Amino acid sequence: MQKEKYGTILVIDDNEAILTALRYCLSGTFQRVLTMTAPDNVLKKLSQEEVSLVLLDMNFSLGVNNGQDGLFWLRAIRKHHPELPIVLITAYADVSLAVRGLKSGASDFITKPWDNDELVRKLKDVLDAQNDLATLDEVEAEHIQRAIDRCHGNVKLAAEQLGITRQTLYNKMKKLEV
Amino acid sequence: MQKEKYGTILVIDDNEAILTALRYCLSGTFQRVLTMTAPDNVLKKLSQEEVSLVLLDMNFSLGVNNGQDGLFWLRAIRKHHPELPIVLITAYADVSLAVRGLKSGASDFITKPWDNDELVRKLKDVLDAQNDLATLDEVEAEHIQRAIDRCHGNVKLAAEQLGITRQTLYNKMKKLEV
DNA sequence: CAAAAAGTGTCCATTTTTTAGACACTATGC
DNA sequence: GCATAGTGTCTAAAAAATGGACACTTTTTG
Repeated sequence: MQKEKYGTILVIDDNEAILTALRYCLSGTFQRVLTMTAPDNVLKKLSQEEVSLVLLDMNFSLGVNNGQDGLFWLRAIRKHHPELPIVLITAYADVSLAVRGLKSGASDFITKPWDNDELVRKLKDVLDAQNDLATLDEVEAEHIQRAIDRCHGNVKLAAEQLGITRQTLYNKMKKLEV
Repeated sequence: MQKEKYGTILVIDDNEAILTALRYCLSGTFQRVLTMTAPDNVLKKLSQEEVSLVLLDMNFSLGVNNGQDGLFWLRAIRKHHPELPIVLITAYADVSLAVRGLKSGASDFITKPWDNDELVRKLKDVLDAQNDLATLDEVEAEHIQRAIDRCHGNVKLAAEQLGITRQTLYNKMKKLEV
């Protein structure tokens, strides 16, 4: 099952001119480019359409440009679609906003004006990066490693925090080669 | 086991004046404030000392201020101490650098000049945030959610990718209320 | 310092979960 | 319309997790 093009992208920006520019710029890379001028109905849209990536502008409330709206919708989308990658885009190169966006689960943070080639490359990177899903055992092993690391090797404490018995943790450590 | 102060912080910055300022600013919050003027021996240092947080400057190569050095050391430290939180600090409010830093696992990104109170608050947040560790069931549930989401509800495929049988996935979904 | 407390590593028997395989049924595609 | 793929549910057998126990070592602390 080879992929030729990068599925459907949903672009949300309140500026029609920007949407037009992005539609043009992205149509070469994505099978479909959906656009919305307001994020209000994005959850409905996402339940109807099969979207593989969202490009979300950060500023919608007129005159309020601190990105609160964008952060709100980012979190709302992620809550219902934790696997859907979301790339943020904003006119204001605000480090603090970028940090909060990424901490809230955004895949990347782009500033306007953007370079078309770079934008496409970054979007491709995001989709390429999310390709393989870890096995349950791998996630388990990783988390166990974390727990033991954090408990400075105290197996009993680690087991408690993991919500399993000490013996089970021994078993898993052996089986998962942690 | 109550914590009164926030353990040991290791500050790495090539500017002695900044180290002095930070030592003063952080000594009220941390039990110990260790400092280094170059990151070259940081891994040795970390194997000798029990550090709970690293504050890492991004620019060390004279005249080269793109943060490559900082990113390199960030990744080097995280590779050997995946549980150790690292906060980046830089004189250049560079969004792209912040994005790469966070993607490489930094806990936060601070720009100079900093506000002492805000710095301390952010460092505390980082340490507070990493306090409670998710149980194995929680991580499992989260990852299962991810898998099913990514497989667009195809249970059989999700189970395969998770490395478990379809029936087990049904069991877990019921038990974990996914 | 020595007693108390906490942690280790390894048993056990019992309960729970996972497994492979099967089943009738329902979408989906060619 | 026939084939393929997925669903939801069921077995019996295999595997893993559980609470409890044990002798022993390390850490804390009065």
